[in-house]
Amino acid sequence: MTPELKQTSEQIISTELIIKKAVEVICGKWRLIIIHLLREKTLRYGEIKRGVPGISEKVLVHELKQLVELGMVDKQSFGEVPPRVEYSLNEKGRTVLPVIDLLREVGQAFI
Amino acid sequence: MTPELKQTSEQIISTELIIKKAVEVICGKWRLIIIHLLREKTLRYGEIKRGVPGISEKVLVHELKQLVELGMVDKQSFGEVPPRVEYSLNEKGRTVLPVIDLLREVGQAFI
DNA sequence: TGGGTTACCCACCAAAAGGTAAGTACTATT
DNA sequence: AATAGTACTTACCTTTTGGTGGGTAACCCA
Repeated sequence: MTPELKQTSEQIISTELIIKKAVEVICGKWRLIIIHLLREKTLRYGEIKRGVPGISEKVLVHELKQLVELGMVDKQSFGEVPPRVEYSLNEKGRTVLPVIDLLREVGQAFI
Repeated sequence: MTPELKQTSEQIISTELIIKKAVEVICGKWRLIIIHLLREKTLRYGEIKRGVPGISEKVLVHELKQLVELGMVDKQSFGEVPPRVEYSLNEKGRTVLPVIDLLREVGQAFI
């Protein structure tokens, strides 16, 4: 255990809170897949949809809305017809990329 | 991006699979809290229950069963009355500890 | 005039996850 | 005889999560 992760009993509650929050942020069937797709470049709604085969539109819209609300993804609508909406992973969203990379390593053993 | 995480389009599908599996393994409202509690020492059922306030017995039993099934936790029953059952995090279970530590860092920003 | 394009919304449904409250088995203790 | 202690099980319920299949607006092009 690294020194800064040592904890007193007083810290345990907040540790639980933080872990629970983090789990909320990264969980869901598609959440990390979407973030991983956005890691390289800004994508339009339709591009994300095609990049995440199997996801329903309802869920995709909902996930994107949540990611924007959480401050992880920036959304830009161009006032065009047909509509053009672009989503990009911002700085806050990028903080979870190491989690994805670590899960890729850890997850291997569970396949 | 570290070199070993560079990926071709052929690898994308398996990457998705691995991420999905990892999410399955670590998600749920209480899963990581339980693992985190078991990080230091073997605990009896009742100790875990008291260590995770708020969890229902049904869910705790179910979670422990799953952790054993996933090969992350070892269970030992002593043939005593009143019963004594001990749970401990094994090597496979310990592979997710770095995920917890990383989530503690990342999660801070989302509180 | 009518279909194509894009990014959604809506009503409804099914499955999974989680919670509640009660009960069980077996023994020791009062 | 009744109670306490331990590690569960069971039936029932609510909430959350995800899926299905339709609809919409606005403009362009044929």
